[in-house]
Amino acid sequence: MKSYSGASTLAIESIIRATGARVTPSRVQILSLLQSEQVPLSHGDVEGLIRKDDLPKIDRVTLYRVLDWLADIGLAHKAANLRGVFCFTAAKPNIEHARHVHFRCTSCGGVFCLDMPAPPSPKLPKEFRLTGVEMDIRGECPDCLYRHPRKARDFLGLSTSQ
Amino acid sequence: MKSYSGASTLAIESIIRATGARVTPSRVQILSLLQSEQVPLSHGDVEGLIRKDDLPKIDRVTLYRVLDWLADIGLAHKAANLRGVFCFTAAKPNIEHARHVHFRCTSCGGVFCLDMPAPPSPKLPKEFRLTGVEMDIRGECPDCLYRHPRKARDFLGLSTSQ
DNA sequence: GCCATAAATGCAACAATGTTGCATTAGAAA
DNA sequence: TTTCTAATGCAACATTGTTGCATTTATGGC
Repeated sequence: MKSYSGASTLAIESIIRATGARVTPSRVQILSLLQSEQVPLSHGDVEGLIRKDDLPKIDRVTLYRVLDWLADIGLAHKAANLRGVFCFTAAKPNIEHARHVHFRCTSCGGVFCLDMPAPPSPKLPKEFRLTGVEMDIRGECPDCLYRHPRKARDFLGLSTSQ
Repeated sequence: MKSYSGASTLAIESIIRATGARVTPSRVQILSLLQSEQVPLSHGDVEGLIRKDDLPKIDRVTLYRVLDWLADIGLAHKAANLRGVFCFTAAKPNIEHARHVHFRCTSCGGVFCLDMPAPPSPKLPKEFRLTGVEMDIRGECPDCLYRHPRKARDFLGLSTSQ
């Protein structure tokens, strides 16, 4: 059974306890896992890691519920990847985490966090309330790049951006 | 039966013909619809509009295939919204279209196109190939704003950004 | 430590979205 | 018109996510 490099189990437990909710094995397990990984994980990714690392099994529904709960209370971020599947990332207690730049591969759907600051927020019109700014760069990652042919988007002078 | 304000049917047909593919009623219908709307449409949205406007029915699978085909050849953009559902927007023949800013409501999942230019592309590390830059602003739209309470994200000094 | 209670879980069934295989239809080139 | 095959329609399936409800368990009070 793998042990995770991030915060200790005790630290994880106290984070959960601080939310006022009950400290359960599922929540500790899942939050530890999210914190120990650096990339956004889908429900399937988490299931896979639990199986691979021989951790105590967690019911499919519980997994969904814990992930959504983490996102609800702000301990994780939830966002759909380019395939339309929700992925979760452990929130870090500093503001900067939410303000970096993502590279999203349009072929494999992979997300890479680039260590560059996000641009400043522009002024919002009307009555919109801003909670975050995210910059996504689209393209192909090295893995996909070398095996995919270019698409013929030039018959009408269309944009090559997606 | 509603007639659409955008390009004429003849113009739509010639666009499709120019791709080398066959001009079929489904393709004309769907591309007209995408071009006449200003917001990204999901599969369900398109189905709903077809029903509402009493247009000739199109099979569910054909609709998926035509939408994906439009995205594949570059006549439409495909992107998952905050609910993880794919939405399609007609591509416009000028580059600027792909470079504006989106506001995504974290409550209702709605997408609003803000008429402000996207920031310049940062330099990419390694062997990534860039095809587009997108700036997403997260928050709540006016509709959702007045009816949702604030979330308590402050028990640990966490970021309020999503 | 034990009990009571409500929160959290597990299970089954369902819902929404998207995909595949294959027989049939129809666009368009000759 | 005829022919060829791209495109369609249908059925069945796959994946991702949700709901209802009975059971289990974390936790506060004794």
